[in-house]
Amino acid sequence: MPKNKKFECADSLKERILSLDIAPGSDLDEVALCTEYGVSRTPLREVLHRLAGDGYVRLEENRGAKVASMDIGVMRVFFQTAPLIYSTIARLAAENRTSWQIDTLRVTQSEFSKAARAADSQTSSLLNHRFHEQIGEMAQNPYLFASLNRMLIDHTRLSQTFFRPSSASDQQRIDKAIEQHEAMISAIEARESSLAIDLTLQHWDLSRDQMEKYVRPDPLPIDVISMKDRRDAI
Amino acid sequence: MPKNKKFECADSLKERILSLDIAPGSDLDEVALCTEYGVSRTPLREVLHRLAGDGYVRLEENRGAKVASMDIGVMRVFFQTAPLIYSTIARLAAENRTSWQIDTLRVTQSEFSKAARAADSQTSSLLNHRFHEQIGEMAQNPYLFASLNRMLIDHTRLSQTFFRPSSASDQQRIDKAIEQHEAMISAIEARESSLAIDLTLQHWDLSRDQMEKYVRPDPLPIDVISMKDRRDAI
DNA sequence: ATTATTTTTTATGTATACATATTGTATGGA
DNA sequence: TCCATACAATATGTATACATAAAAAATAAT
Repeated sequence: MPKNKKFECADSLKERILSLDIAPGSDLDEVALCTEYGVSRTPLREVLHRLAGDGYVRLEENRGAKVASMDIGVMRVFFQTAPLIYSTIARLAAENRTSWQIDTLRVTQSEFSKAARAADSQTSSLLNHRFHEQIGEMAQNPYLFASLNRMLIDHTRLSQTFFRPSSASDQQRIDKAIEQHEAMISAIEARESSLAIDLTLQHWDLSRDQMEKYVRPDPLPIDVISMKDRRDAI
Repeated sequence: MPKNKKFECADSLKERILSLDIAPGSDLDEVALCTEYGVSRTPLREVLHRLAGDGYVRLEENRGAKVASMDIGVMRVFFQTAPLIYSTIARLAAENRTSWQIDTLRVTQSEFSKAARAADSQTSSLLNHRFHEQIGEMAQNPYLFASLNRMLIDHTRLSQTFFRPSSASDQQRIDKAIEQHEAMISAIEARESSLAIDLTLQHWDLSRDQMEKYVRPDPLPIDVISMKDRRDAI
């Protein structure tokens, strides 16, 4: 039981990075994290080295660990690469999934839809992450799984706004995502590769549109006339 | 200078894993490695955790680090996935390479061809690894780069026999690989994506044929008659 | 006032000692 | 002989102390 402190620490750090609780590029203070998680620096540093290998953080010589950044250059590559990885993973998942994995995925989806409908954006986002990670496991392909996991790190961080509905259309979008997940499960279970790919790409389109709005939001209103009116009114 | 002991250790371990000097699946004794590299267990364990994240080793709770295995199930996936990753990387490399990276690649290729012609199989293999890793860096795609690196771990281990010529045709094969590398550099430099992809796939075919021979070698001769003769002769 | 240099502080890197878990061996019983 | 249990040996996991490098602060010099 006390062994799990280390894994707990690693999992917590991952979650905090994925949910932008710790900002991209920010420093990780070893002693602060140690006191927080109740472990000494030795195991904590081992966790950080592991997370570095997994792409969550970057280690710099003599200046500690920093959360993986999300610069604009990588973003471009992200949008370019995601369809390839996601669709390939979807196809392989449909081909290789076991029935036990389908059950596990359904459990995750159930928790996900509950959190998403309750507008619990943090939980929704992490469960969405787990959902796609589990599809990745179904693909049984360690090479592409490595790509997928790195994509999901950035995807989950970029889609933080996705599950935070601020309008009726936002809620509609979330409901659509839930439905797409259900359809994906069915397609994978039925081993219908091409359907799974189609659904995956539709799911990606939905997510991408929302992310693009986040990255490039509507410009602030420049309503010169009304501003003038307002000034005159004062 | 003394700082580098840790990196030296990490690099050495990677090389020994890639060259099958440490067998897939075998245990890594921490104290043995510590005395060998002249570091204490703390930094060594940090290295092992990093290598675990990079896919070189697998860590098991309370039973240390083991070199990543190469079971038959993964092999199938390896042959299935390699063309996709390699060709995609080649295309992106042709699109995104800098002239400085071309120069670096030429240096590697020069060292590689020298070692390969000298039948220095260990060095050839590692320089071949670096050659393809550098093409991966040119692609400027961290997501696919993660896949590529994991592919290269297994590819380098599987192609150990490639650079160990035991016949004239073997030497011919090595010469062909060297020529293909040169052609790939030219194609990438000229930003000719489709040519780079073609050459990459040809290079893959050459390598694959050799690997398949290694994985599934010619069966041992069952020469019943001669064995009978021999027994009669005694 | 500003810059350069020294001192102080803080944080990271490493070694060692101790705690805990696993593995191997030996002893006792059936 | 076989199996189970207990004990010893070995290896892994963690905490702490010390060493070293970066960052910050203070002092000196122009």
